[in-house]
Amino acid sequence: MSTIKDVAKYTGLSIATISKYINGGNVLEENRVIIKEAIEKLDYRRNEMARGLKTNKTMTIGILIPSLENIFFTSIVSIIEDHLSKEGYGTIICDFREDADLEQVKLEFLVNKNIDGIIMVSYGADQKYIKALQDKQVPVILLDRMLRGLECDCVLADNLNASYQAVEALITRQHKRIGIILGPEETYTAEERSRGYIRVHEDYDVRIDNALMVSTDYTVEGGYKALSDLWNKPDRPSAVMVTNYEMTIGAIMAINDLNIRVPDELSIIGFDNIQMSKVVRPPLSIVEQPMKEIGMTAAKLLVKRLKGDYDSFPATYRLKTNIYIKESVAKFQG
Amino acid sequence: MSTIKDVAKYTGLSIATISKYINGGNVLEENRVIIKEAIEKLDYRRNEMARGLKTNKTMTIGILIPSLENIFFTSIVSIIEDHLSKEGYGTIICDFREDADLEQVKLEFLVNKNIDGIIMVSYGADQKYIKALQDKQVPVILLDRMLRGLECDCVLADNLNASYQAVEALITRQHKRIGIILGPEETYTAEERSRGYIRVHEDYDVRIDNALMVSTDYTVEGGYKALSDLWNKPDRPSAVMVTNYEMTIGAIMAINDLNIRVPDELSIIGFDNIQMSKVVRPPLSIVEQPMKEIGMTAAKLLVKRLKGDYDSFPATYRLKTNIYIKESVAKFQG
DNA sequence: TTGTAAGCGTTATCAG
DNA sequence: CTGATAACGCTTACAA
Repeated sequence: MSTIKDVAKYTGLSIATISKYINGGNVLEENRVIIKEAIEKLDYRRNEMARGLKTNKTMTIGILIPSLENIFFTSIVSIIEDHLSKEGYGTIICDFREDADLEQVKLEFLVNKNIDGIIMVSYGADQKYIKALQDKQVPVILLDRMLRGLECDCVLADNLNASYQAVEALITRQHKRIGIILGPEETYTAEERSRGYIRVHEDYDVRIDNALMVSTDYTVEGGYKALSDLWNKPDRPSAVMVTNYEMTIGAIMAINDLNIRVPDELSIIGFDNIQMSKVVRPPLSIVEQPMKEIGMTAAKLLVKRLKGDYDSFPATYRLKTNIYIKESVAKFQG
Repeated sequence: MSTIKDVAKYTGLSIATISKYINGGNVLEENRVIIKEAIEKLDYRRNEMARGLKTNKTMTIGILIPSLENIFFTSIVSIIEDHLSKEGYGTIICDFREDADLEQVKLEFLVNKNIDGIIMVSYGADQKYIKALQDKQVPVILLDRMLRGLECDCVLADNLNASYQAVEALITRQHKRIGIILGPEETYTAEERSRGYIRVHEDYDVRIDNALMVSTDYTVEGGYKALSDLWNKPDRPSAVMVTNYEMTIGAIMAINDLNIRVPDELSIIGFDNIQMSKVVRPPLSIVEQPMKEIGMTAAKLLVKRLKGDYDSFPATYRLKTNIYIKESVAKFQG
């Protein structure tokens, strides 16, 4: 691999001129031609490390998500990666296996890689750390959940109205006892989805039975157990909404194992994977988060910040979800 | 952020000594203590770019896969990422959206990032490019599929025996007309899986009807159409095996839409996602590739190569698959 | 064991 | 518009 020096030698020009050409400075048309030819002939490529050392930029963005096996996050990451690479940025993607301690470790790992910016889903409480990044002018975009008491750009779904609409669809079909399977209580998303559930009950003046709101972790196993528990209550619900994809899978497994007839015995609305709705029978009703839009918004916002545009900081984008009601939901037959 | 120079100043030692300490050289115990304290106090972190410029190492590995939305690949990547980060390597993950042209683009992108090594799934024909990398002493590990005529380390599943065993399970249950839904003909994995299908037919002396071997692309839509086509043949199969996850999803959707009764009318064996087997009814039989093992093997092999150990190059690891026969498969009722 | 000094390939300043 | 030159922070002979 050749260097600027080689190109300079080959063309008879100076290193400085070549550098200028590369960075889009003013160079005589005559010389432009020669340089271009030399660069191609010598297969010159800029050494990103030397450049980074000088400019203090790595052209690398960190992406930190809870799990690489979660299609919700990887779909978003896929969009982000695509957009950023078009802008010339590389992405270092890390997952922290849903482990808040590991989150901290990986975050430091990324910071040590001198990333120019970061897009992350945060579980943990390393607010000082994030603040330190911001102070160093490293833009941080929070994904999927906000962090209480931290001024930070954030892109997420409108979780509250997502569960509001889903539960509303159930209520307008005469369901009075509606179960909801939520994520961990301290989680931002779980809290929001829970608030939507409560609010729509209030708006329609339907009494809430707290026993029907069950919190578990956002896992397949959690969903399985939660649905089983709901079903085994003496006064079981006639409909249930599940608030993430993994738990939806678990809930369906439980429904299969318990031989629950959907929607006759139980109406169900799942989350996030529209494909799933056609794989199971009857077709599953789904709340879908706008992953493409979330990814695109986050990527664009980050690039904006990277360019130094801190207009309306901190910005929060709360994107609307879609809901698809299929045959897994039926009118309540008193 | 402080530099070695700062630490040197603070401790009264020289830059070289500090560097030696950092890189595990011999330093007086007395000085070790002072340096350690200074590093902590000043929050010194090594500048990876300066180091890279000098050593010509970035401590960064490129990972190139067809899609970040494909759980088969992301599961493997997750394992790789975890292992490599423990070894101090960062990973730049790119997907090429199943587009051979984009594959080339992203590959160049990664190379321009001066990666120390690469783990990739290749669709395209950029053999010269890969060869060029190898010549530059940048180790390349091929994942999931080999490239004909290229000497390269490779980690993949034993595709041939995977389909052999699956089809064998069908044949021993008296099925004579067995459909197989394959990926694109020119694909390495599709070819291998096709060979397994043929070989087991030969071994059991069952006649092959070429019309039952359908090639499509590895997509949900492809799987949907392929199963529909098989079903609509005048002489339809009594069993079918699907050779990747996406097509399995599509096939199940088709089965639902066509109201095919499984396993009475059609036995089916799917691929890759063991979870799926419990989500659909009846429980789906599955061939499962050892993703964790594939990821771990690839990561370890890469690290070995990075350390300069080119023992038994090029190495091919062909890992065994598992098969789970569930109620979606029944004995053929003539 | 420790220090000195020469680069690694770029960018950026300043003079020509 | 072009060129000489000084950094950027680190590693690494080589010398002390």
